[in-house]
Amino acid sequence: MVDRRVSMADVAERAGVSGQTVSRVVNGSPRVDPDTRARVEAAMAALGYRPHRAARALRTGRTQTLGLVVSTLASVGNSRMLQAVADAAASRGYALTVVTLGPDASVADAFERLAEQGVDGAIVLNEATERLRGADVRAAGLRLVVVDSPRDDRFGVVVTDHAAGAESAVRHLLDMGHPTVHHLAGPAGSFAAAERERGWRAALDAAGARVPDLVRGDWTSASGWGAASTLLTAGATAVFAANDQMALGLLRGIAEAGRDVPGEVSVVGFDDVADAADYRPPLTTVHQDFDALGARAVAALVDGIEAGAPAAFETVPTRLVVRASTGPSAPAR
Amino acid sequence: MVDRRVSMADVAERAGVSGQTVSRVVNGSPRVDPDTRARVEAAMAALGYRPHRAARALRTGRTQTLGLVVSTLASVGNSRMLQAVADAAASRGYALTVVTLGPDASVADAFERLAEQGVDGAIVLNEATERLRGADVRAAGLRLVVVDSPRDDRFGVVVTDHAAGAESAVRHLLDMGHPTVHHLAGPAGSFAAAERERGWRAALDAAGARVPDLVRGDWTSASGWGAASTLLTAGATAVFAANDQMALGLLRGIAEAGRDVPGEVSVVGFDDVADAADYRPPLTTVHQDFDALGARAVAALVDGIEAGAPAAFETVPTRLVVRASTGPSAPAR
DNA sequence: AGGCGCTATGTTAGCGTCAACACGAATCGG
DNA sequence: CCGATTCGTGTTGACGCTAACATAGCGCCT
Repeated sequence: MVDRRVSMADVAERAGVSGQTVSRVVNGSPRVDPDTRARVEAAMAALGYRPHRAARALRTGRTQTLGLVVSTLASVGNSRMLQAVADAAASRGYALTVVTLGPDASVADAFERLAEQGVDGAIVLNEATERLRGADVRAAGLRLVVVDSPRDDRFGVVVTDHAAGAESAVRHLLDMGHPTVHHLAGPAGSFAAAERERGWRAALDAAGARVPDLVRGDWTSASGWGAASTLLTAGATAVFAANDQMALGLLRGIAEAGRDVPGEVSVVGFDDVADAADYRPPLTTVHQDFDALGARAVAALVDGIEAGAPAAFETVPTRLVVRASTGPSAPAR
Repeated sequence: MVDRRVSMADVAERAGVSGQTVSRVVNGSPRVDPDTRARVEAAMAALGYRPHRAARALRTGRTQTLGLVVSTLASVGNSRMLQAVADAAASRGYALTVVTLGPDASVADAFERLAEQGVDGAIVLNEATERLRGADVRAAGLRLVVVDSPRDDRFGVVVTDHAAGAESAVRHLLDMGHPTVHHLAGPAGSFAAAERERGWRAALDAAGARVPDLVRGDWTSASGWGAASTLLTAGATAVFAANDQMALGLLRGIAEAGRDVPGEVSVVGFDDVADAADYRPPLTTVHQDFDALGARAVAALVDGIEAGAPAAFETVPTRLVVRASTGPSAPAR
């Protein structure tokens, strides 16, 4: 702030009304004479008046600010979510404060920071939810919506339908004649990883296919690359990777082993990040609608705040995007 | 907030002191008796007291909140920056509010939102700076640090040394015997793109190499893929791509044209995103230190806010990471 | 005509915090 | 041993805003 900021009193004086009337105009109260309203609005424009959120927050106890707790933004999915949440919050008139969790920082800590800042509610993203304890939630007294977490009536939950997405991926592979589908799973403890794994198993069971041992990665492309040799020696002809980045590493590992994709091995990813269409070969993957997910999470939170709506549970569907990394099962060579 | 929040007065009563003394303890004033301080701290702990930032902001005019203006989080670089900035801000005791700019939204608009929210200062990321007008800055009366923008004394500027990074990439290629190096540039209007292009030209000139026509992309892998055929028909044996994502697309395009990397064509990227090591082949690229960049930006901003430090200009160096996408120039075939 | 209800506006008070000042007690220099 | 300084603490008021209540003017019913 460079100079003295313009307050309601300044506007009131210029418009020849009381501060309270200015307040009513600002907040869109219907009980204001159109003429008066016009006069006040003119005064606001002339003076460049901006309401002072801190003062309003002090008086009303509401900050019109949402918090977002996220473990890391290194994963492309999380960044996309953040953007979706930021946009949705802005369009609802809320500011967004971001808190990242170091690998060691506790969720309780993040809640403390948010509670102190006085956010009206918070959204917690996937990996962070795994470190969430009921006690933390209660302690902070925050209204919460968590994304990609098991259903829990203490707070709103919005999830992508990971299992259905995984099933569609595995079925696609099975339909192409592969005897079974191997799985490059996400880290233990991740809800999204567990759900995708569940979908994989379900699709295999439904088709009566053998369920091979799975290999576990940590979402990074490096871990995908590291898993390639294990998968290949296990004789995999089709692999469902739990995210695109691991699929990318896997693609490299398979190529380095001299095998062709999709000629000898088919690969499917999950997320449909922007780059996936330019992997080599372009990746068949399960498209996740991050924008819808973010919008739903914000909507659930804001409805809870403004209308006291009860904690909701919502599911966002996925869609299989077939590109060039999958093909019919090759005859044994 | 579930129940009545604990205020300073509550703590004061329990500790048997005045509110002002509690305030002094909270703010670390030296004029407090150690015994009293201990008593107050015990009371705060017992009551679970948290200062109310809105009230403090109202009184002091400072919110301990920083704003971040970013055009999009779709690019991996921006996400990394956001994380770096969030962490740096948190460690300095500031909250971070994120505002994204739609492709059409004006920067002035974002500033309005931030000014209303009362942030103490704001950081503006790269692409967003290109839409920044002096008038906007003045109008908002915000203290500003911009990242990756031309030097400007009206606000702090922190930049990666794009030109030097680009030069090191081009020199690496030239040293391997390539007669010249083609450039897959970023979009016109981007400061980072312009600087990388400048470095590319400078390295070519210094070596007396011919400066071929450049091809322009838009940072996406899709645009990199689209540029492949043009580059190949121009006879390129070495290409410096302005970022990793475009390099990824280019790699696919080259492979689809039946050419080998690095056997026939060498490719260098810029950014060193996490996935680059698992591109096929692993990408030689210019490493950008996003964490340092974010930390410097926050430091410059906070120093300005707290100590009235003048607008600084800082440069963060890069480092060439040689992997497998570059090799000696092949004899004409 | 009196009174009722409605509308448009004003008045009062206080949200939690901290700057400025006030004040008594301890400490110190001469 | 007294005035001046320092130290630890308390009192007061205001930051900008809005909830709650108060008031004045109007039309309309009985």
